[in-house]
Amino acid sequence: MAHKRPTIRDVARLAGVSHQTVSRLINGSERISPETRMKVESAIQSLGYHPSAIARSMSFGDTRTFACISPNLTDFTFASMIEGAEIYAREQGYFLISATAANAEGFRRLLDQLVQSRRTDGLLVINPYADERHLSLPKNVPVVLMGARPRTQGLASVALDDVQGGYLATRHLLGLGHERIAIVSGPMEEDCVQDRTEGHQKALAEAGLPFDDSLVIAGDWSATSGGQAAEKLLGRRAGFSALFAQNDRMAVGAIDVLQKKGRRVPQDCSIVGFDDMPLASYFNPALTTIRQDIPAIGRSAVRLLIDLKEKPDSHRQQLLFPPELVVRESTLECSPGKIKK
Amino acid sequence: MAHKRPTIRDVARLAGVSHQTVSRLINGSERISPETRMKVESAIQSLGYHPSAIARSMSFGDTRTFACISPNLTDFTFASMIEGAEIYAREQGYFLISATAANAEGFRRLLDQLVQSRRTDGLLVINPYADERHLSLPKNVPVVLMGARPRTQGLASVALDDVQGGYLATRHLLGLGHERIAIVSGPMEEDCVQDRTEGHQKALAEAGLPFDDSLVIAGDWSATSGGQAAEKLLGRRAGFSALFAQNDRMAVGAIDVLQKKGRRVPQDCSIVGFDDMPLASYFNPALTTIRQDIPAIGRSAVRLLIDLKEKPDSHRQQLLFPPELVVRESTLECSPGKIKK
DNA sequence: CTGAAAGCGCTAACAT
DNA sequence: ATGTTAGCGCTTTCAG
Repeated sequence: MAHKRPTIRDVARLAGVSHQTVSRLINGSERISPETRMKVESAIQSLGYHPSAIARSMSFGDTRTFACISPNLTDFTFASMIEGAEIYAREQGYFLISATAANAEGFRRLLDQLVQSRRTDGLLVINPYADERHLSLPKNVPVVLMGARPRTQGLASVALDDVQGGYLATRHLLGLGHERIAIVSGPMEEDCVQDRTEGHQKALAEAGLPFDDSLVIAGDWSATSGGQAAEKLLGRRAGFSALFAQNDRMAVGAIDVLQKKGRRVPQDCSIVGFDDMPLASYFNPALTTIRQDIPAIGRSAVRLLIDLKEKPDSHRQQLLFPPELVVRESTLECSPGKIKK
Repeated sequence: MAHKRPTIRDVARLAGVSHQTVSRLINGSERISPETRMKVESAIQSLGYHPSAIARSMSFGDTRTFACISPNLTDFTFASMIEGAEIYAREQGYFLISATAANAEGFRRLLDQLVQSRRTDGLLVINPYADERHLSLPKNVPVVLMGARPRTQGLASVALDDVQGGYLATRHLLGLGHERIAIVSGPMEEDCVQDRTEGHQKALAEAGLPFDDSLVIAGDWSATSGGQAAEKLLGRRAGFSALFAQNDRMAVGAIDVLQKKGRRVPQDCSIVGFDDMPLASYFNPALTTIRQDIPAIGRSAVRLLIDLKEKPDSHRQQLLFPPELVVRESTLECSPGKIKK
């Protein structure tokens, strides 16, 4: 029943040519006579022959597959980046093996299994943490970081301009007359959090306003943590008329708590999110946020990776994409005197 | 600079043994003397040797990689299923190549490149469409469908019990006293849409209520389409006090339009969604919905796939997971006389 | 317990 | 334009 798969030699035998001729045909050589071509093609058809990808990899010495390691696949930002990467990669003739690594240990094991074993030709990393994982990245294989600007030099990367994103968010709030602006940040260890906060500070400084530590609380990106942060902020009675949440989920969580505590959004407190996630406009109020072209980051990362694979010694570029402010309903002009404690 | 990667023979030479001994060690054979083991292991260390995955595939005849084809990676349901599949697969020693196919043509090409080429040992398909793609599925390779119950027999699958899901949604509404229940369905061609609708009808029938065609409108799963459907429904003046949207996004879109048209939710119209997507509880009102354990579907699908790979002739199981009703704020008892046209 | 030879399916280099 | 030979890095016989 389950016959062995036909090989190039079976085809050759049936067509009455050498296996080499079949190989040439498969690889699109021009130097084949029309009649031979016909014979071979019909032999391929009748045998249902398909070239073995592993055997070709074996000969060519590459796999035309890239690995992509990320913390998870469900976070919309990650999923979107990976989707962009995958589609572009395939257009360029590459497949993507995506895997999740919850911690540094899992990350290292993946590196071994996927990269050192030469199962893949290159590596895409979505790794927001500026931790030791950077150090364990393989040096002998092309690597591109996605979604965060590495602090390390000599590492190719594609990311959003987070500094600019934070800057845009805060400047928008400033423009509306807000002066006491709270921040719900992501985990401080993450590169992009530092950048977004830096952008915020930059806007503040430009406006001649002080940066108040007591107005910033770190969340973990989840809506729940956004709510908790809002609660703490309220508890501190530091007084703020606006809040910049470093992602939309936390913004939504914060809005929820604020409203439950009797603050109207945006009348009593303006909110800016980050990401422009799906359905951001369906929340109540519709979210003002910072939009990023996430699939473009993925595409661009694969482009860089292919370039690096083909020219291993080329310069490690660090690309930054521009963010964009999307104004909806969660921000409003600051009404003086409205800053509740 | 870029030295050639060391092979098993380099290790053997350095350790002063045959390459065969090295192979045995790698593959965890017991029959190796402790001292030989030491020598080889230190040779591996000092050379930085890593076995070549492709060469092993070449010899073993399998790749320990599965393919996963889905319409996209960003839909939360898909992403979550794939994540569940990926994590479990890796626990079992398999990798996942995930790829998106927008249409039947792309699907077929992927099949060739990923499956027929033996780049992968098996195939996971998230394909909601009961179209010709089913027919083009390879027969000589293990395949498991995820997320939809195929109409075809002899095809392994893991899915939510959509009939039961639709039944639960409608019975909940019925229990609240609603008798005129509108439906915003997904595209009618999709298997799960037919099932969810069937469950709805079943609940109606049980309650002795008629099924009214004019109360059902198909969307395309997007929030926008949910809004449009609500608008049409309103336009028909068919009168309904409750609405069952076959996914949460459409529910959110419908709520938005309903509210803009002056209908209060849930006071004037109760809404049940489907999926329990992230943040479903943060909408206004918090969504009553049908929850499914999506990662479990992914895990289970991989389990089936591995079984099928190891025992190709085993029975093609079709697994169904039970849905669960999550009651939040978007549903309320029907106030008699409130059914506006 | 270890080694030598053959082969997985293909391509590259060199014939013819 | 087509055939022959060797080899990619590993595992699986089968000998010793």
